Amino acid sequence: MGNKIRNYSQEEVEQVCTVYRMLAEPTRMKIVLALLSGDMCVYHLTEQCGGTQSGISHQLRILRDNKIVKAKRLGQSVEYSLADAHVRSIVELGLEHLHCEG
Amino acid sequence: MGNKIRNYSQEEVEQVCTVYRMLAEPTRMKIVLALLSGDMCVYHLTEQCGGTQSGISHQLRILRDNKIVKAKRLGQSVEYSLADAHVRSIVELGLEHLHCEG
DNA sequence: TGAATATATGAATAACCATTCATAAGTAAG
DNA sequence: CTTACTTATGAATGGTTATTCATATATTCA
Repeated sequence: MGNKIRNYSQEEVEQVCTVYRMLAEPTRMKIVLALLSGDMCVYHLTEQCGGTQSGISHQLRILRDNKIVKAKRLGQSVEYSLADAHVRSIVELGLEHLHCEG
Repeated sequence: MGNKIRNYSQEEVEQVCTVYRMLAEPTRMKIVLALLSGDMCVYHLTEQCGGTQSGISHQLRILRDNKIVKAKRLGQSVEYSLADAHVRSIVELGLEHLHCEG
């Protein structure tokens, strides 16, 4: 009946935490939520999310380093998109959690 | 074709972030992972997760305050459990994300 | 080349927070 | 009541990090 205890290595735990940490800050979450609707360049992300261009850019770098978003240069601008379907499902599940409570 | 942009209020964004922030720290994640296998008292959680009893207890309080876990006193000990099915699915999805990469 | 636009980055600061230590509080048994 | 056991908490501290400012880099166009 009772589930067996599965032991996760310190590394596994930290990897999972990293994904969640990326989504745990409002600025980064806003960026990811915006990208949920479609790819977007930094300029429009800044408009959509508020805050300074520098701040958005710093957070985009962190999201990129952690494989949450991808970047692609298009002329003067750089278009960002969600890295993969996992990120999308994780965020969408978080949003569902929200809807069930409020 | 393109999805419409859905605007989330500052409050909604922070609510979603809060759930993820709870799972973004290794100690709390270990606690939640342990509870995924079944309810457990503080003493056993401390054994299972490592660290000090005080540290575990502090984090349990934060998890309780944010409705991630529930507490129930049983004699001298207090048994903790995951608050609801949403938490369970969110963590499980994070674990899937892990398995697809490593 | 020079100007305009878009993005990235380094440094500094301030706020947040996990952890530890010491101790209190709750419960059970003798 | 006293002891043992379990859990909770307050204060202090050290580490992490988001944000801002100033500036650099990259691209396009005239």
